[in-house]
Amino acid sequence: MIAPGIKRGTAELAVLSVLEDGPLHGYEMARRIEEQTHGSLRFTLASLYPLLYRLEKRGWVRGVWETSGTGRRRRCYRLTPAGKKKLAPIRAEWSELFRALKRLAKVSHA
Amino acid sequence: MIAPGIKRGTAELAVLSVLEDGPLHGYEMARRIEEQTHGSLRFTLASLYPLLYRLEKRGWVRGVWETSGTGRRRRCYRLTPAGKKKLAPIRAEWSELFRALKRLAKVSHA
DNA sequence: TTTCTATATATAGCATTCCTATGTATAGGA
DNA sequence: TCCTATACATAGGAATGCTATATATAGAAA
Repeated sequence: MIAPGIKRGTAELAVLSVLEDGPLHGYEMARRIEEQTHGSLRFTLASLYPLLYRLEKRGWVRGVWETSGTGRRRRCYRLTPAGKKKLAPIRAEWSELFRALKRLAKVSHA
Repeated sequence: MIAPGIKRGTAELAVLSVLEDGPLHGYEMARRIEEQTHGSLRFTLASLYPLLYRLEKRGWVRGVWETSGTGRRRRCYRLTPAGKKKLAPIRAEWSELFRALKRLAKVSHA
């Protein structure tokens, strides 16, 4: 697990990225982020829900209430066109950070 | 310039890294971080001074007051042996973050 | 000589992001 | 019936970096 101080700011990118492959609800997002990073990146639901509300307020994601066949109520989020457009510049900024830290601090990427 | 939300947590690594090449005072650290990242990473002195106090309290750096020939007083910081030992694991954690975001969010490192 | 810029450190107060702790509620298996 | 997994929600706090402000000296320009 990566320490909280270091992973700060990654949650937004992580959420937008997992939503790129299709709509998801919060609980499942957390599961996929952990799975796809082999446990390196892990977020509590208490972090993700407020983040999703912020992203929805900005118009980058949209959530709709769903009632599954079993009767369980959950909120399904999907990327909006505006959110899709934001992903490229956000990735570019992270790339720039990686390059900067490679030069400055000799952090390897391998 | 990388947005504040994304660069969070990088200041500690940046400071320890520039100090690896020799003792420096705060003002000069800020200048070198900006220079060596070609302006991608830039910190205000109001961020760096409290960070240096924290690092000193942890025993990772040690600062001594200097009075230059011209009479200017400034605090010169150097890495302690403990600080030197911390650099490798911190770099490893950043590397792990890079790998995780490459897999999860397709952030390139080139 | 005065004024402006660069150098240099310090702190108050704030925003953002993520945390732990807690609460609610349903589904399914032991 | 109880435990675990699923699913959402919020209160309260820690950490990090920001703007704004304050102090003070050196050197160049006017």
